[in-house]
Amino acid sequence: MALTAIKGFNDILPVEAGRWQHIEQAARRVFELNGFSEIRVPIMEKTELFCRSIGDTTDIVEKEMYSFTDKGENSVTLRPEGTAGVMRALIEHKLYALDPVARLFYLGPMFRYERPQKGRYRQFHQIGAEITGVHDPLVDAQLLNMLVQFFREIGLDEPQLQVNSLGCPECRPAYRKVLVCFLEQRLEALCEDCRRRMATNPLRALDCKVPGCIEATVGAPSMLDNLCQGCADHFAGVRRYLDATATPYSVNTRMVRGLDYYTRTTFEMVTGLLGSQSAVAAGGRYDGLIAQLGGPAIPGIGFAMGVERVALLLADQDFSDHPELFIATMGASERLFAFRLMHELLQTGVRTEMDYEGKSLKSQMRRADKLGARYSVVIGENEVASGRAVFKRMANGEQIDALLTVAEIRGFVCRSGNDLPA
RNA sequence: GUGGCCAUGGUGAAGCGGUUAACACUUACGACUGUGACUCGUACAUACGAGGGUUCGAUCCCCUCUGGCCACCCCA
Repeated sequence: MALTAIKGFNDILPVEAGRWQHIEQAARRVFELNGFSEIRVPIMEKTELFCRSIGDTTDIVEKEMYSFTDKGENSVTLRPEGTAGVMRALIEHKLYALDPVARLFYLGPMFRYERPQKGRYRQFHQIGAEITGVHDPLVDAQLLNMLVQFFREIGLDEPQLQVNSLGCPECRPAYRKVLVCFLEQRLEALCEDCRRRMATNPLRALDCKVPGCIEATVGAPSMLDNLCQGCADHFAGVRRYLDATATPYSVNTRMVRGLDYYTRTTFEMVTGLLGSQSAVAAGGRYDGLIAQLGGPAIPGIGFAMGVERVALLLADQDFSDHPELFIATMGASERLFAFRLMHELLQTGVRTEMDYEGKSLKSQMRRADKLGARYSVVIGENEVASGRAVFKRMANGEQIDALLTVAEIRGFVCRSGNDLPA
């Protein structure tokens, strides 16, 4: 293979693209229904933006960023996630002044230098949504409901919603101390990674997959029991709103997020079908982020979902499109007639195909079948002369005698199930 | 960054020291000279990821490289 794509960078081939469009269209529909507007931000930002938002000591910043120095000696980075850029844009354009409640969604490629794996690639795609300016837990619940609605819309009920609260700068440090104290008493039982995590991010020990660690942390103190009054009330509010809409969810007190900016509510849509990449969508509140980036002290909450992962869950479904009509021709002399008919049908939105290369009738019919055309028609001398033809419904062989006019053809093509433009 | 597994045509794959490199799908054409699907026929890998080595001989054994997959770390 002489020239191939870069490791971890994938082509979305036509067979996949239909699936992707289905996902993107569903997201647009559901998000816009919920009052969100699209925002498009650059895929590259100053490196500093990500260091300051995601956190200097996170894995993403420490080892996964595509960073380089451009010709003007600036350190720039291909975005590893979407929230930072969107918040930068919000602040830069003072969108919060336009409307104190900003509801934004975005979609596009993200880049992380990791070893590729099932559902994980170096260039991957996220669809995300953010709400800024509202503290009330009502918006947490609306955002979650929107996410659940999205999955229902694309026909997936499998990913389950899990929620948790990570507390705030008030209560998290205290909880951290309590947890470290608990873990220190069981140091021997913990794996090497967890011992290392004690210093950096002890909460991760709760998320460890090593059996010994799972056992050792069974009775570990929970963040939820150590929330300050404000955070506890907020989390209770989120649950109350979710319950009010009968939204199915479970509380996972061991859920940990990888980005530093999360506060209070965090959540994931989890599936068991993608190996170790169980999170199909995830997010949380980031009440301190906007101020941290130099903006006003307004709160925010958002999520991102991995398009590749969603597409993987949909992999058994067919989203290909089929022509309504295939026009076969007997000989060269009928092709002009057929071409004009196809053109007229195309002008009115009827998906029509014909043979391009003067193949045999058998070949043309085979092609009509392969393309999944709903109807076929053979145009020969007689048809051209009489202006009538026998249309064949491919699914059952039914014959329909009809005039070779756009109006007549549209008459039965439209009646047979598809919605065509008027 | 670490570990395991794997690399044969457009695809899925058999072959495991000497073969015309099986079979299936796909594709093309035909059997039906104005009709697809089913069936049948014909065609389609100077070639087994790349480079070395062992051998009379290597797709099959060894080494290196490259690539892929999966898992860990971490994450959408």
